[in-house]
Amino acid sequence: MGWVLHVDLDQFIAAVEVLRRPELAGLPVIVGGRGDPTERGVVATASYEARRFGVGSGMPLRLAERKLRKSEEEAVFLPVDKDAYDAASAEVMDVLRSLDWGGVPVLVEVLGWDEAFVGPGPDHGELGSPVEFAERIRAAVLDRTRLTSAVGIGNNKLQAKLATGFAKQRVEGALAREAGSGIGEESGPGGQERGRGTYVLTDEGWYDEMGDRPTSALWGIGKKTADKLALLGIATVEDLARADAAMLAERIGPTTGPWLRRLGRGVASSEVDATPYVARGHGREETFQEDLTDWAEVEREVDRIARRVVADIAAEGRPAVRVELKLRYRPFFTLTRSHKLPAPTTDADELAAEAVALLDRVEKDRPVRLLGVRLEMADPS
DNA sequence: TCTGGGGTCCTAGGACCC
DNA sequence: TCTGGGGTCCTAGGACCC
Repeated sequence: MGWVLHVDLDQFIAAVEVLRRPELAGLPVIVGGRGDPTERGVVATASYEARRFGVGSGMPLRLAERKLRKSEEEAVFLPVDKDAYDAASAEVMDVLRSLDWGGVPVLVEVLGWDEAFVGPGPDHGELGSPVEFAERIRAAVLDRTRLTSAVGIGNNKLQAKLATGFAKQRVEGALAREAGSGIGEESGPGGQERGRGTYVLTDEGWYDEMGDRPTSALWGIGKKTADKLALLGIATVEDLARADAAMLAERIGPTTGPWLRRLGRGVASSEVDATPYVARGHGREETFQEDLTDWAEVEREVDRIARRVVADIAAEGRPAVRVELKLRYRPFFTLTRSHKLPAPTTDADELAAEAVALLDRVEKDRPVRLLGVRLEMADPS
């Protein structure tokens, strides 16, 4: 049976901010939007200190500000700095790629800024304990980037990913208990004690660990799908595992139904795909601080956003093959319109005109909250 | 307190063709 | 005349994830 590990940095965005501004350590730090809690925007990451006041990701900045007003300490709101996180993330991934397991370099599949799957490279020798290797990963990342992490271990990617979540829960639970009892209050998040930030979830332990949990505990099942499954009498992971395959295919879909059943059984790929990420497309969207009511302004904004996206794809040297416009009306009704181009192009005037032309296919007499433009690119040759 | 931004993949209906 | 079946492309929307 093979092994896959999943590495996930602790509080990645907040941690990067604290590293370059050490005076923020120990303060409630909230990163989101432009860093102005009076603006429209949501929390990207909240430090542990901020979470204590009930602030979490996805929460409107205005609400976070209200909650933290009760805090004794000065809360710090910071803007999202994508370039800084890109750079820190690249460092972490380089550390992971530099590791050997069983005598050969590991394979690393990057999932986002702060996560990756790590698996044994081809033709490896004796692997030894995956728990030992997980500790080596965490030590190397901490040593070379000063960032703490959790590592999940499984027989496949699904199990490893879920295991990381359990590792984090255990660390956070321990920290909360210590804070409550006054022990180790200064140790901060991500205590790197051996074993604490590592968790193992395998085929063998699958049903003991997961069987009674709701289906939404699975990676890939959100609220909507969980509700849909509940209507079919499927509440837990074990229910899902036992469900009739043909019924799931018929009620959920020919691809998604069987996939959900595999999730319930803890079955997933263990193949770590280290091929570099190639984007399908790029887009930008913007929520306006005040809804737009002047249609000429809407057209100007679409033109402006489109040109920024053209610059983004030009940086990759790949032409656009499809233009998509996204529009959100007040109060929160969202729609999209898209158009496949007659021929791939990188021409900014042409692409901006295509995006603006898509506005002809929507209602013009309603206040606009958000505009977005997305360009799908040709496959790289 | 009204609800970000950047992505991916799947589904489903209609057009169109044979 | 009241009418098939399959395949593929295009478009819009839904769901999920970080």
